[in-house]
Amino acid sequence: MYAEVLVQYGSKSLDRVFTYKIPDSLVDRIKVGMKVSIPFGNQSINGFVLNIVDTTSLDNLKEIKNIISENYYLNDELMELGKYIKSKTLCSLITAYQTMMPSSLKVNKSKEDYSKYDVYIKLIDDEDKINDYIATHLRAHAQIDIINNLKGKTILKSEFNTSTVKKLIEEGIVLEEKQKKYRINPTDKKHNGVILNDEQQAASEEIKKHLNEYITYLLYGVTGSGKTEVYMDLCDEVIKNGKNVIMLLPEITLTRQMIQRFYDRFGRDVAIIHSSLSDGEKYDETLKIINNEVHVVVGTRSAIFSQVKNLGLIIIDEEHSQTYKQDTNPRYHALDIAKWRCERNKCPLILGSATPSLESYARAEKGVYKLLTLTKRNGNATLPKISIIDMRDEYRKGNNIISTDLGIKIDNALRNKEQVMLFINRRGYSTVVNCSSCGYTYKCPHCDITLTYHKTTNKLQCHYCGYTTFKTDTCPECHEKAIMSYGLGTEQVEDFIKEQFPSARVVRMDLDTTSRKGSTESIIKQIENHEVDIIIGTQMISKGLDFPNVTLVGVINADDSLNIPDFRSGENTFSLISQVSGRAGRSEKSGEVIIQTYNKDTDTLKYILNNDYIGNYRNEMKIRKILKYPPYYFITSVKVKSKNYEKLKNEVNKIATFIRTHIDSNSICLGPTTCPIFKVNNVFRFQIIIKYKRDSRLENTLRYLDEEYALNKDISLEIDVDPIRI
DNA sequence: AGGGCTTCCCGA
DNA sequence: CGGGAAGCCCTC
Repeated sequence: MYAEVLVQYGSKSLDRVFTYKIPDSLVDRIKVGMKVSIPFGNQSINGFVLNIVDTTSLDNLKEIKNIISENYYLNDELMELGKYIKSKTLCSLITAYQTMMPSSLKVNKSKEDYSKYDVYIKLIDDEDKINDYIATHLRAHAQIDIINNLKGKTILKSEFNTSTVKKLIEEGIVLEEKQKKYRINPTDKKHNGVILNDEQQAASEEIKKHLNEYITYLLYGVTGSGKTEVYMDLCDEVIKNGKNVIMLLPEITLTRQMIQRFYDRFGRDVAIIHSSLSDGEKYDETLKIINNEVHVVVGTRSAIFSQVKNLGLIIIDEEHSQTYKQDTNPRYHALDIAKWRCERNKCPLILGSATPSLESYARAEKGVYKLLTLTKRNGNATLPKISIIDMRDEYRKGNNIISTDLGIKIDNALRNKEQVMLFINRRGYSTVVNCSSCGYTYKCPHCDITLTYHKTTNKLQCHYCGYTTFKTDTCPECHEKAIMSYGLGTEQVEDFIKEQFPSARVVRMDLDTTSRKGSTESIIKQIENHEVDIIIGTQMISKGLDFPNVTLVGVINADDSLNIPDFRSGENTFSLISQVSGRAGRSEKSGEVIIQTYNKDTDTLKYILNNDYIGNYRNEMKIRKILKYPPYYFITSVKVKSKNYEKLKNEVNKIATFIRTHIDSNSICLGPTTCPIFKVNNVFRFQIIIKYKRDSRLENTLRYLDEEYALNKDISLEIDVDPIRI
């Protein structure tokens, strides 16, 4: 018997199998999907069994040394899925499989067991020996105490004095017993669910009728309409049918409330998977899943690869969220993976959102997805009142951070003991620092971007490569004392608010205040307990959070998001502001949203003002059709990168020409153009965009180029099929 | 990916 | 002539 093995390295040049002889001792145990230790060249590395075959034409084969983990290996479904990921994203096969495995169990890791154990102690099963021991050690009171304590019981070792226990173990009177212990223990199940309203009931019933079919549902429900109740009702039904559920959320730290709701409803039946778990925690949760100890997996993007048996339903909440697309290799989209798995398992896929992606809504309109709608907010809550403020007028009045109106509203909310959220999608104090005398602007020496001033650390920082430098009082060029800063960030808003509302308790929530483990949690608790009155944050405050006492939301500068040079900026702004708005007035108290902008007449803002998702959808679709963007056309982006500008310029033209001559005639190849940020970390970047409806040659062309440049040290290619931004 | 073998260049 | 860097090739 022979095994065809992929080696642990993800390099393109090793993207093929190597055949090894399976020694007799392993023949009965080895399985496809297992990690093995193999000799390779003159070293010993790990490999991954792709196939097991009876014969081979090769001779002089080496033997597999041993199996690394017999309890954890990929099943048939995931083995097949890996091949799909490779074909879709052009990554190497081993990279696809590595992506599916939790970090502690990846192919290049050799440790087998990450379990945590509690050590218990108990008396030996020999009463005479124990009595003898007591009789001969009458003065050892501490030891005798322990012996008496342990009679008929097994107790945690750590509850006793270490050295006394050690002595008893050495004497053979006490035995140790290891017990596996999970690092995450959900709270107990509290209830069996709530009664659904008519709309929720109708949506749920519709899906329940087709639980054994592959149908994609788009559950389009306004914020606060109770999509989660529908999800949980369906989970319940699927579990009753003996099947399991995967539910994806955009970011888990911010959806703690959601996870608690699942714990309350399903208790120990839930496993969670996300990147901020420790390796040990991920290991434990993975084991719960593969051992079939849970029926529901709740997690972020990577949870889509959970090895659940009997998959009966996948739910993707906030389906429009860009976090479902991985922005490093392999650039997969969790939605594609979900479709693949649901089709294979003949089960439904639910996409939930208050602002579906254009692609999804268009598919629902075409009948590719089945549309289900929730229009009512839960309980008595109503949608917030939205108004737009023209900051050009305010600027003339001398207000460039908070308009008069927003200031008054904040003041009112504070008086009423209500909470306020202020949204500003840039961290730091100011985004541009320059000299008003000579025009010198602080830029990153490694990237084509201005440095952001951070007042807390008094440093200038590049948000792309992390470069930092101290801010000087005088201009480094002309030495005038004329350094000015522009562009609002969260820190400056925080400063301003603290000055204007000195009695208010203010918290800032952005990457800088939440990067320490646990800090996000603690901020959320402060908000929940109403220990803060005003929350200032970046888009991380826009998602999923549910604070009933927030009645006012201010969008400080809507233009930040609108002005991003990407064809999706209108769509993204709409969903971003809708999401933030959805934070206001989630309970009996009505909510209000104030949007400040310098571009009052933008279409997107008009639709936001009227809460008109469909209007915005139609408007965007018109533009997409004219400009041949998704969902009318697919796009693939090819980024070409190099530290050597001359070589790059030359090569990128050759690549574009090659693509043009090797794709179907009705496909469109644009570029090369420089990327919006031309240089990052001293690497120059060009981009080629391919637009197509269906192209029989494109995949092979890209694969060829990818392999051609895999060995090139100067030039690197980054191919992104269906990029999330260009 | 990473190690070994070959080649090539430069100082002495 | 020798050492060390750079390039190339191979791994079942």
